[in-house]
Amino acid sequence: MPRIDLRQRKSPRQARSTDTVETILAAAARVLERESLAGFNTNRVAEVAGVSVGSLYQYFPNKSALVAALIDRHESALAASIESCVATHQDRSLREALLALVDIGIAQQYARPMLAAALDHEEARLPLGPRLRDYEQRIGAAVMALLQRHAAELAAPPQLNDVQDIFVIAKAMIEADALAGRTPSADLRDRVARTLLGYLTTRPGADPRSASKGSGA
Amino acid sequence: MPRIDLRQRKSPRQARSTDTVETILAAAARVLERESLAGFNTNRVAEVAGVSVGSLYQYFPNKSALVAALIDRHESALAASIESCVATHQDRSLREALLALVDIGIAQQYARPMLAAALDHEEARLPLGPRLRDYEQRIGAAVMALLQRHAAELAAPPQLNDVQDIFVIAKAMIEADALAGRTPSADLRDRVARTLLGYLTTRPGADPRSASKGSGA
DNA sequence: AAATGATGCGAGCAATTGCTCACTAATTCA
DNA sequence: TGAATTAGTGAGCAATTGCTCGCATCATTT
Repeated sequence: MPRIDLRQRKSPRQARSTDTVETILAAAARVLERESLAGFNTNRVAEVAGVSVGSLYQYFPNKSALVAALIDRHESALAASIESCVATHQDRSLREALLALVDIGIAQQYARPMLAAALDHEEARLPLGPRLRDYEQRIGAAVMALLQRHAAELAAPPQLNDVQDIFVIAKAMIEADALAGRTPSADLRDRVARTLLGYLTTRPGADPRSASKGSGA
Repeated sequence: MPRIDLRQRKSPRQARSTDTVETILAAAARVLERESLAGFNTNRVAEVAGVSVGSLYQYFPNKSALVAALIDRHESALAASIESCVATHQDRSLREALLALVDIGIAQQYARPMLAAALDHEEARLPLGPRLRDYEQRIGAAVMALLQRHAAELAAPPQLNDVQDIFVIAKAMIEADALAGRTPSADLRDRVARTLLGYLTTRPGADPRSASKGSGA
């Protein structure tokens, strides 16, 4: 398995080659979401794209690079969305901002659930370059800024840990719903936001509120 | 890809064949956790097990059946642990019971993180039989019973939805930590438990608590 | 128009992988 | 003991897959 180099092999100079690259990436996404990783191979991608394998290998040094390119686009779009969202909701409440962030995640996952899940999984397995680190860092910074603006409402000063947890929790809940049923359940965003708020505003270590009316143990 | 039948091909009658099956499964687990899914093939499993491929195919009709068997064991053990835990903690507080459940998850994930993650992923992709549904149902029932015992402390009557969410949240948080660093971070269990409690005890739709003592925004 | 380079092609090689089958070895039964 | 059953073997087939390479076609520049 000589899969190491994830860089693009060469940049398209003419218009038609740009189209080719685009077509290939689109086909790669389709194959990945339809056949999952098992059926994802370069021959098939080329066939679906209506392009020869040779053309594919002119722009991508190997199969992994193809997936890496998809991940790069996906993550880049996500980072941009999140940054924009945090900026837009500067004056809104924490809850409103969180809801908006959750909506972004929902949109990304529900648009192409299988694709998103597949990319997600590959992201963990691939030796992703510094580009991805950069996206993650941008996302982390944006969310951190949001938390710091609302530090007063938080149970503890925001940590890097918190940002990661928030991300993991939201992603998992959304992905579970998206993969389970097609119809976006109406209360998903509320459930996620409620969980995140609970996480952020509950004091660590102690019972958050020991039953206002029910009998105490 | 003729992979459909996940049943065992034949049951071992003599003692030595039981050993063989055991050896094969152990090898399968090792290969799966070391080489991930990419390097997981029957020839390699047989080689690692010190057994010929032919022997392997006497007990497992195809590659998927091997993975299915591993998942079955994993899930069976988990269901048993959870049922036992819920029964043991009948008289404890909700928080204590949740912490105990989280500990079970941590133990399972941290024991062999890569293996657990790989099985997790395959579980979603494989056409798992009714056995798995049964385990899931047992787990769901146990957790539901726990929630109902503490219904008074909950923000809303426990739903099936809640059980699934709890599961997803805990699994994602633990898996993220387990895959990130080897050392089990000391506060993982508290973070997870806090999140779950927040989820369960926060009223849907409204701000959970707008800063009790700290200066208001 | 000719030259130069960019783009596209696809047969097919080398390697891998899932799995079979004809066979031998061990165990149990009569 | 010898037959019958169970267990184990491994060469190798058929299919797949990642990828290369020699060549044709198109675009741009001179």
